[in-house]
Amino acid sequence: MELSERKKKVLRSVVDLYIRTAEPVGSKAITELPDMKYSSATIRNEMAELTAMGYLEQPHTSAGRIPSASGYRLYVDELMMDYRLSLDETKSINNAIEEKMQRVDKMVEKVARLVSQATELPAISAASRSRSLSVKRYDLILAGPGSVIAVLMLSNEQVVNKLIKLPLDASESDLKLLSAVLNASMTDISPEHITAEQMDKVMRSAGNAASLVPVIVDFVQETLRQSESTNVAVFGQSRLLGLPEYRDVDKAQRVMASIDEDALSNLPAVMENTNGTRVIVGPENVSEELKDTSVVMTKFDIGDGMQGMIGVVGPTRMDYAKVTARLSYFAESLSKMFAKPEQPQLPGSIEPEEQKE
Amino acid sequence: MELSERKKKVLRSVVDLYIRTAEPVGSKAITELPDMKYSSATIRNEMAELTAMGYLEQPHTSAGRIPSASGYRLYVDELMMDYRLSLDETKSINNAIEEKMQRVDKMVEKVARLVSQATELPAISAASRSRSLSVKRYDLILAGPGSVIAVLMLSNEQVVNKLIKLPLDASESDLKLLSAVLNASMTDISPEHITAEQMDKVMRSAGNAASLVPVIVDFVQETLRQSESTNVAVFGQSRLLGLPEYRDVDKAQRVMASIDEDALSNLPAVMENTNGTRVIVGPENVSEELKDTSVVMTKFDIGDGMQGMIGVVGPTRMDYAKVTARLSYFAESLSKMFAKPEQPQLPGSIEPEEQKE
DNA sequence: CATTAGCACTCACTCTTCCTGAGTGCTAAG
DNA sequence: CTTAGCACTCAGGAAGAGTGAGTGCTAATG
Repeated sequence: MELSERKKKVLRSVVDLYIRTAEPVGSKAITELPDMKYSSATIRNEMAELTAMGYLEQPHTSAGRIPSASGYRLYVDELMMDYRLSLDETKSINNAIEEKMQRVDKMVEKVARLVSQATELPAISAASRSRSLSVKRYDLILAGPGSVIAVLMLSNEQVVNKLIKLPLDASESDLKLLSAVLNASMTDISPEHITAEQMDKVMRSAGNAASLVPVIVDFVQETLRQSESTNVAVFGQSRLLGLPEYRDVDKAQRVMASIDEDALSNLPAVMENTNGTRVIVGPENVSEELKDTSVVMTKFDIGDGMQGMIGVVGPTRMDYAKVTARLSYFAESLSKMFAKPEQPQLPGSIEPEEQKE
Repeated sequence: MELSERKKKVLRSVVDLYIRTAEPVGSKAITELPDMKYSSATIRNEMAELTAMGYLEQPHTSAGRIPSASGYRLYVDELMMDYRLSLDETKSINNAIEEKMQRVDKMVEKVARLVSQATELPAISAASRSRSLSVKRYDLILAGPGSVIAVLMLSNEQVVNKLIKLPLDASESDLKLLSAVLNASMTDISPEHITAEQMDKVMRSAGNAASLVPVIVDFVQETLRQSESTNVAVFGQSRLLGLPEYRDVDKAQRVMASIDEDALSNLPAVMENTNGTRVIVGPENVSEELKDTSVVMTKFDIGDGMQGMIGVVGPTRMDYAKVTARLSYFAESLSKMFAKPEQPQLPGSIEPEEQKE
């Protein structure tokens, strides 16, 4: 059933007020809103109907109303006013990103921190690879007696390396041979598919440097597995405690513990099926502990098949408009930053000016 | 003034009981302890004196006593019974470490998590380099047209790399020349001391690949700066909320925020001047927010001039004996793990069995 | 017929008061 | 020096009363 305009307006007002005050909203409070030309009695009637329809709830008979889960849902989906980020806000987000993102590997933590600061809520940030990787190119460097540096370029242009120390006496040319063999037969396959025979073959062709092969294969598998695994960081949990709904320490603890344990492992999975910014209102959460806690999250591209996620955890009564706006802006800015051409690994360290000469 | 044996015993009992119960300890409770052959009146007299001496405090006239800061200090320094880790405990710590430490770069986070689990308190973990680094060796790999991989071996045997993409047409031999020049003139110096003249000289000798030089120098500086910076992780903050002293949400929030912000930047500094396991009792903390929160921390060696720190934050009434014991054991095990020969970078991935052939 | 004023009713919260009991300090006896 | 005994203190819980924000319903109004 479609709601009348007036009901929508009342519902929106209730949610807005409740978000601000964290107190049940009475009919009088609504009347006092600018742009509300009805008496408290009328509002009471409307509120009674909205309650019957399941959009509002009454903590007890003589209290005001608070939004129910479906009330929030409706609010988020249809009623919420667009929150326009002020210039200041966009600026400070951009500055923060510019300033702090020198290195990608610490990105996750830093983003968590920044998002938490921007939303004044605990933030979760994660990065993971979505498509599978393979090795594109092998190089071996003789770094000293018994010391070899293996350098792998992955299919996403990321480069990783490992120092291998073995009691072996391989020469430069041995290594050249081995890397040629590796490049010929071990590229572009996913590491699980490396068979014993293949390894045998490579080892036979490798001559003096054969003992390196298992170490390298190990390293490859480890690396690919690692970069497929998701990296998660949480920051700003203490902000929860500033909110009235978490004065109940037990609740706060459950939620925080849940963020620590649960979210770290589950959220990335949820992320898979998500696109754009998504709001999970209280009881829509799978996890029992989060039933009265909402989550807003959004994805962004890191480039090279990697995806990032930022999310915020807060009370069902959170300022969805503001939070989603800031989060989306964050995600957008990050995506843009990573899309900057020619900076596959260490954005910020190759500047155009340096290409002089 | 030296305390009588009996006073020491009473003080120890008060601290022990208070640690267990979080309630002010009355004379009767002490009498009921095994091995306590005095009446409550005697104990009361002793407690009155200990209070006068400043080792105990009375929250109000008709309550039992709680240890004062100097009481804790004395306890930690002299009275505390050695806590013997059970075999189970050492085992589970070792298992945890074995299992989870495949990669050093994620070590900090994982350690924080493990320590938090082992102590049931929020844990902080940090790693930083204590002595300064330089580059020991440069290698340049031609990875395609306009694509060069720079591989640096640092003085601590760590290897880092960077993919550089520039519109340049350098040949293998150009790169060989450049790396020779770099190895000849840019090794073993700290990166701040690279002068403009030096760079000029290198660039002049570098021929076609000259445009790479500034990028590489930049990368070097960035890398060395980065690995000097400290990496910190916090885990398990929610555990604080389980403790009765943090039922006061405001206090909990202040402490947690302080851990987030403050500790992250300050603790590494404190670490510098520390050796072994150190206990900071409540008011000894510099930070105002932590005045009634204790910190136990200890350092360990990661090898190659790197140092790690693990610390635990908890109420002044924490089980110092147990916590210090577990923390020390952790630190010891980690030190040992990193001291394993021949595994400078990725412990766990080179196993002796792989050295067959 | 939608809106509003008015009124009786409900009920969470706060404040006050009272009571209980754990714990104390002191004194006097062992 | 140690201990039994006693009067005293005081935090914390329980019970009760008062307050006021908010409700639903009814009847009057434009």
